Amino acid sequence: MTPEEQLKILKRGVAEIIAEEELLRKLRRSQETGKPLKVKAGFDPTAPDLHVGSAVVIRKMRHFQDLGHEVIFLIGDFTGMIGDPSGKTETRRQLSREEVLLNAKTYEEQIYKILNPEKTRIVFNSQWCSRMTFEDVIGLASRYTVARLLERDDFAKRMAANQPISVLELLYPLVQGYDSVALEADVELGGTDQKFNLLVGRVIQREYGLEPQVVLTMPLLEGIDGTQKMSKSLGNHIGINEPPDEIYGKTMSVADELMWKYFALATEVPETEIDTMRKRVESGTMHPKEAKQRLAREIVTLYHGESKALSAEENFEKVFARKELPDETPILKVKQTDLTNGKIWVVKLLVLAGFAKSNAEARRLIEQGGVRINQQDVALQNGDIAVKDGDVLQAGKRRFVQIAIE
RNA sequence: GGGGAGAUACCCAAGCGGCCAAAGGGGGCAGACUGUAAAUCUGUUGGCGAUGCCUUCGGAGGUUCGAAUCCUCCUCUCCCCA
Repeated sequence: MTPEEQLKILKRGVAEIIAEEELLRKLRRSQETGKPLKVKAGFDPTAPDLHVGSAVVIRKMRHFQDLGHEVIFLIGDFTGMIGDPSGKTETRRQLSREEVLLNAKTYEEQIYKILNPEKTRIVFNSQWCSRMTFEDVIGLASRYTVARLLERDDFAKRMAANQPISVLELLYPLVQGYDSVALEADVELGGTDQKFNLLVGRVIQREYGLEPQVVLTMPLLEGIDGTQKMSKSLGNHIGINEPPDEIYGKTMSVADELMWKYFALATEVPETEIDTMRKRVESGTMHPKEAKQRLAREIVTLYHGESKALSAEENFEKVFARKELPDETPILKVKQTDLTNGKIWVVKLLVLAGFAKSNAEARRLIEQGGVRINQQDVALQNGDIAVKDGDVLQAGKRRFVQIAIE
C-alpha cells in the first residue's frame, strides 16, 4: 500500500494532524527503510474500564497496526504512583505498585478486544521516570517556560477563575513529553483535549535532539447524555466490557443527531455508507430508529460478535417495543430466612435487589410508580408481599431481576 | 513575611442565632409524552418499618436554653503587598 493510501485510512475520523506533510514523509521513509513507525498513546493507570469513547483512540492505534506499524500502549504509572497532593485527593490519589499492576492487567484484557496482541507493546513510564535524578528533572524543567505552560486552555481558565494549580500539574506535560523522548515516538495519539500535551512533546523531543513526533488528535465522543465527553466518572459511558444488552440499550438512548458521530468514531462502517444513511434519514426515507439500531448492532458486534448483537436487538425490541419481560434476567437469591410466612417487605426487597441504596430511596421509587412485580404496579401500602420462585421484580424501565428462593 | 477573602449536600450556590434536613440552579432517579430517542412537562433527591427520632454545613474545642450562623485554635484555597 502506498504511503498516500495509508494516509487516507489514517485520516478517517481524526480531528487534526500536526503536521500532515510530516506524517506523509514519515510514512514514506518507513516504507523505504522497512522500519515501522513507533506510534504512542498514553493512558491513565487509574481508570481500567475502557469505554466506547476511550476506544476511539485505541481503534486508531489499530489502524496503524493494520498498516504494519508498531503500537506502544503507554501506561502512565509513574505519575499515578506519585498522586497529586493538591486539592481533591480523591480524584488523584496515590496508587500502590500492586494497584497499578492490577489495573494494567485489566487494561490488557480489554485492549486486546481492539488491538492485535502480537503487534502491541505495553510499557510503563516508571521504567525511565523513576530512574531520573533530580538533576535530570531540573534539566527537563529548564527546557520549557511557565508562560508557555500557562497557555494551556484549562490552566488559563483556572488561573482566570482563581483556582489552584499545583506545580506537579504543571510538570505533567513535561513528563508526558519526556515519555516521547524516551520512546523516540514518531507519532503520538490522543484526544483533542490532549493536544497541548502532545505538542509539548514535539518541543521537548526537539530540545533533546530528536525529530518531533507527529501529533494526531481524535475528537472526543460525547457520552450518552449527549453533552459531556464520555467518561466513567460522569456515568455517561458505554463500557466495552458491558453485557451486549447494556451496550445495545445505551446506544439506543443516544440522541439522533449524535449517532452519526458515533458511526464515524465508534464503528468501522465505511464513510460513504454512513453518508448514504444520513441522507436517507434526513429525507425521511429511513426511520432514525432503524439507523440507530444498525449503530447499536455494529458496536455490540465489535465487542461481542454478531450473534450476540442480534440477540441483544431481539431482547431490546421485546422489552421496550412490546413491553414484555426480557428473556434472561439476573437472578436475585432470596433466603428463606428473609421471608415471614412467605412474605417480604417490598421496600426491603428493592434494597436486596440493589435497585435502591437505602429504604428511603426504595420508598421513593415505589411512591413514584417505578416498581412492578410480574408487570403489576406495586404500591407502598402493599407492605409485605408474597413472593415465589420466578417472580420478576422491575424498577424503572430497564432494571429487572428474577427471584429465586433458597 | 504582612494584609484581606473564603470552605455549605453529588456539583455550583443562597442562608449569617431559633421558623434549617438547609432557598435556587445543574446533575441523578421516577412518571407522562415517544422510537427506552432527543426536547418538553411533573414529581423526587441524608438516614431510620418513621405524624416522631438520628446524623449533616472544612476539622477540633467553646459561648448560648438553642449554632451552618457568634468566639478560639487548626487545615486547605484564592487575592493584594513584599
